[in-house]
Amino acid sequence: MDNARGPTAGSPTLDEVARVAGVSRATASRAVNGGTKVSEQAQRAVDEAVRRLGYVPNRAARALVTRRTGSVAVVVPEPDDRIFSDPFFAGTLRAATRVLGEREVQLVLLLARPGAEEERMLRYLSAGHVDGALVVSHHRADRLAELLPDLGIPCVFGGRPWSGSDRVPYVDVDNVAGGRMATELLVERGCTRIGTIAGPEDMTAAIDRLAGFCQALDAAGHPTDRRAHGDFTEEGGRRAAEELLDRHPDLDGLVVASDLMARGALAVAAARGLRVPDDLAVVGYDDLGVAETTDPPLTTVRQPIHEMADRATRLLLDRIDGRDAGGPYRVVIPTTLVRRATA
Amino acid sequence: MDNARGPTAGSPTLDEVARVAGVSRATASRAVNGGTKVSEQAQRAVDEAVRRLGYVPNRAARALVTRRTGSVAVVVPEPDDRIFSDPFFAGTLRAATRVLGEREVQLVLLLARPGAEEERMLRYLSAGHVDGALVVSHHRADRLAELLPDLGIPCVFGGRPWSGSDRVPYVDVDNVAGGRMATELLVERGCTRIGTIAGPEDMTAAIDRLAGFCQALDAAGHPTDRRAHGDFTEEGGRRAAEELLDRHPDLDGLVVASDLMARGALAVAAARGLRVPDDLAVVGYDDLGVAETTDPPLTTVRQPIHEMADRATRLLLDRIDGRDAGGPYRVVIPTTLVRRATA
DNA sequence: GTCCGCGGTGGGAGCGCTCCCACGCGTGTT
DNA sequence: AACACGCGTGGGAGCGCTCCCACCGCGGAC
Repeated sequence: MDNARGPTAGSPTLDEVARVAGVSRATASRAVNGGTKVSEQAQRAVDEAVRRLGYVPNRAARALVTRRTGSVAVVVPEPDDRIFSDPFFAGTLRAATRVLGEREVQLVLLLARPGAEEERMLRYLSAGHVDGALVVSHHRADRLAELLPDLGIPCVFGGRPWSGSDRVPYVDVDNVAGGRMATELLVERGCTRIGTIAGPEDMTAAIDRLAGFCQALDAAGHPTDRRAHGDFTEEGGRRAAEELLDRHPDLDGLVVASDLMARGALAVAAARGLRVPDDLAVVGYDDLGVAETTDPPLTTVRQPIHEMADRATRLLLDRIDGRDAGGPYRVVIPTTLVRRATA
Repeated sequence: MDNARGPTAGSPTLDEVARVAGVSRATASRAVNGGTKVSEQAQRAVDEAVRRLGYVPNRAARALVTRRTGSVAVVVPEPDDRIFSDPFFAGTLRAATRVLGEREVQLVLLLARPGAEEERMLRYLSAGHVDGALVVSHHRADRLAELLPDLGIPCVFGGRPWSGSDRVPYVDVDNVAGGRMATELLVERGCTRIGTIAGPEDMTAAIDRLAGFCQALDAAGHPTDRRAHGDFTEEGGRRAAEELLDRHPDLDGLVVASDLMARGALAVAAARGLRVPDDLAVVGYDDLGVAETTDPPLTTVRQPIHEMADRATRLLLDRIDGRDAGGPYRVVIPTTLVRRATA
C-alpha cells in the first residue's frame, strides 16, 4: 500500500484501479465484485492493482446506484439499562456481529425508548437508510411487530414478538418445551409439590416457559397454581422465592424461569435451611454462564441463543437478498436440559 | 404523506421537491440543509413540499459528494460477553445513542475479538466507512490507542486507554480521586487497618482506583499492602474477600473497586459474622444500580458514566466537524461519594 | 464462405446530492 | 449618474460507482 498516489489526494477510485490494471472501469468493477464474465488475465491484473493501490470500494457511491446500503439495523425498542445485562440480548448482538461481519455488512444499532424516539426510529427505518432490521424485542408494549411489516423493509425478530407474530418472521427458542422439560425432570424425580418462579407477564419467553410448566404438571396431575413472578433479576428471584415459600412452605420442587432468578432463590433456600436438592429441587433456565457458578451448580435448561441469533441474522440476510421472501417464516430452536447438582 | 407520487416509484428526490416548491434544486438543497441564504418564502415552499412528499434525503448521495458518511463507529476491541454486563459499557452505549440520535448520526457497532477480526476492524475504520470512532477499550492487550491516531480518522476514547494516552483524546472518570475519596472516608471514620479489593491489573480504571487508595493511606500513614484483586464480578469479589480476610482477619475497613465485587465481599463478611459497618466498614465503586440494593445499602463512589459518555461523544462530533482539532484532548469527570449504610 | 452465438470488453448514462460559479436585482456609496 | 456590493437564486459539474448496451473476435453450424 503505497499511499503516495496519483493526482487526487484521497483514496483510490475504481478508475485508477482500471488504469493501473490496463482495463476499463466496467471490467474493473466486474472483477472487484466477484468477477463473472471476466477473463482470468483481467481478473489477475485488477486484483494486483487493487492490492497495490489499497483500493477500497466507496460504499456511498455503490449504495447510490445499487439502492442497497450494505447495513442492517439491530433494533432494540426498549433500552432500559437492563437490556444490556440480558444475556439474550448480548448473545444476539454478538452472533449478529459475526454473521454480518462475514458479509461486510454494517451493524447499525438503534436503541429507542418508547415515545418520541420510537417514532424517529420508524421514520429512520422507512427512509431506506438500512437494508433490513433485526428486532430484539421483548415486551408487550411496543407495537413494532405490527408496524414494521408495512414499512416495506425486510425484518426478522429475535424471539417471538408479543403480537403480530403471524405477520412477521422470527426465530425463537422453544420455550414451551424448555419449561416442560424442566418441570418433567422434577416430576420424574418424584417431586409432587412443584412451584415456579415465572418471568414478567408481558414477555413471550416468560409466558411460554410458564405454559410448558403447566403442561407438564397437568399431564402429571399436579396443581399448577404455585407461582410467583420475578423480573429475571437475581433480586427479583429472591423476592419471588420468599413470597412463594411463605405461601407454600412444603414446596419440594421449583422451576425458575432464569438462572439469575434461580441464584436468588437458591440463596433464599439456603437462608431457610432447605437443602438443595434434597428438600427442594431447583431447575433454572438459560445456561449462559451463571448456572455453572451457583452453589450448588444449577441444573438448567440451555437456550442456544447464539445459534438462534445466527439463524435470525442469516434469515434476514436471505430476505434482503430476495431469497425466501415468501410470507412469514419462523424457526424454533430446541432447548436441552443440562443436569448439574440442583435437581 | 401520499405515497402515490409522480413518475418514479421510489422515494421522492430533491428534484421533485424543488419542482413542487417551484424553486431550483440548489435552493431546495439549501432550504433542506438549514437554510442560510434562503428567502423566507422559498424556505416555506420547500418545507411544505418536503412535508407533502414525505421527502427524506438520500444518505448515500449526500455522502458521495460531502465525503461524510453521517455515521460513527462505537468500537469495542474485546467483546467477551462480559462487556455487555459492564455498566460502563452499557451506559456509554446509551448516552452515545442519544447524542448521535439528536444529530441524525448513525451508530455503527464494531465488536472485534483480538486477532483476525481486529485487523478487519482497522481496515474498516481506515476505509472511511465512518466519520469517526468512539472506542470503549479497557484492557492492556489491545493496541488500538497506538494504531488509531495514524489512521487519520477522528477518534475519542471512553475511559483512559492503557497506552498511547498522550496521543489520543479521551474522556475518563477521575478514578484516582474516586479511590482516594473512598479511602479517606474510612480513614476519617477511624479505621486503621484498611484493605482493598482492587480490579484487574491490566485495566486503567482499576490501576487508578488503587493509586488513589494508596495515596490516601500514605497520607494517613497507614500501610497499603492489604490488597487482593478481583475481576469486577460478584464472584470475584467473594473470592478476593475470602483471601483478604484470611490474610488479615483484623481488617476494619475495605475499599472495593466495584459495587458488584462489594456485594460479594458483603456476603463473605456476613458469613463470617462481621457486622457492617461496625466491625468492617465497606465502600464500593460505581453506583450504577447495584449499590442501592445490597444489604446493607452500599456506601460507594458514583461514576457519572452517562455524563462521561455524553462528553466523549460530543467531543468526537466536534473533532469530526473540525472544531477542537488541535492536538490530544482529555476530559476527566469528577466522582462523588454517595453515603449509605456500609461506611 | 456466410452467419449466428457467445464470452469478454469498453463506452456512457445516470443514481441523488452538494457546491461552485455566474447572474440579476436592489441598496448604499462615491 | 456610475459603480460596488450584498443577497437570493439557478445552471451545471461532478462525487464513484453499477449496469445497460453495443461491439469485437472467434468458433461452430449451415
